[in-house]
Amino acid sequence: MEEIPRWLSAEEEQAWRGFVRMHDRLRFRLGRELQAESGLSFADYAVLVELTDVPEGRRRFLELARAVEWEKSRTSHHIARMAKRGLVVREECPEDGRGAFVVITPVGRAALEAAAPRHVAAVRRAFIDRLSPQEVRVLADLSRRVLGDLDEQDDGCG
Amino acid sequence: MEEIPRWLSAEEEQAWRGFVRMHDRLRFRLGRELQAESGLSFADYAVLVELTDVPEGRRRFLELARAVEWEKSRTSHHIARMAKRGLVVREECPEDGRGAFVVITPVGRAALEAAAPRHVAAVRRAFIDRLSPQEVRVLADLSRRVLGDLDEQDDGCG
DNA sequence: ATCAATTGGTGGACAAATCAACGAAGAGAG
DNA sequence: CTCTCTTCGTTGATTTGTCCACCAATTGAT
Repeated sequence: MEEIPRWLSAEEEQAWRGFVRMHDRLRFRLGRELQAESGLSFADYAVLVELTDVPEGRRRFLELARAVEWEKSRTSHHIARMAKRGLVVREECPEDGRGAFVVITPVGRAALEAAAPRHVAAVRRAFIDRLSPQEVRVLADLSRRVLGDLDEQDDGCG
Repeated sequence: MEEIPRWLSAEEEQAWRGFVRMHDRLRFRLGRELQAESGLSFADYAVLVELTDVPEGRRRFLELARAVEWEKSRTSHHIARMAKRGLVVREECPEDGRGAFVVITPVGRAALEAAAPRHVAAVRRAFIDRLSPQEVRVLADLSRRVLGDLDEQDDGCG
């Protein structure tokens, strides 16, 4: 029972607020570039990546939702919008009558392939190439660990 | 003129995607806790912090917008909502007829003071205390540098 | 003094995210 | 078989964010 709050030290505060702020800025800038150059949002890009990562570009709905870590409702709305634009299609699932697949279309695949090189270059320019190899390693390690801990806590409380 | 895209190495990719994913997870979890315990959103919290950081809790509108790094339109809408809840008030600016101040109210101050200790504790629990001192240092440094570079680039292109 | 150009801020229309309620199909118990 | 419980996914209402046009005050030029 700790009554007294342990505030953050100056460096801890810089780490936390800097982290959040850096994220917001990068997301803003990279999202804007992506949109301008390829007509895809960050969210579209994430979905297409998850679909191309998998055989035939086809995935069950909730599996996809877990992959991008969105709530099912958000996923449903977003997939509906992407389907309207022809980037993906829904397909029924024979062995489970309530289920659905999401499948990437040739248009979707082409959009992703067109977007990817410039997007990756932008990620390098704004972020990765600004980091030393050691910093990259530290960040990779630390994010893996923190995410793992969050998973555990969620399991414990679910 | 580099024609061939330089893809990310496995570790670079883990650093980038882990970074984004870690941010989203932390934001989700901490935002939810904050909301549940204090009735404040992440955005509310950020505004209140910027206001308490300054004498009399009073700031010019666009100055506040720059501080939280939001577009003026978003700021305007958000402040309007916060004003409706009594967390802040607008005040006219005597020496510039179009200007406005945003001022934190006692209610807003109380809300922030109530929220802060638990929020900071949550930030520690989920993030800061999971990091070694060295990792904190690396993250603080790197975010400062990346943000600085982004500022420069924005200036250059503005 | 007047007239453009800039700055500070608002407001509405639209897009996207969250929340909560729902329906339809499967799974398990009796 | 039928009844309940869970899972899969959709839908509509509400909140939040973005885009863009706009007004009013200020500045600067002549």
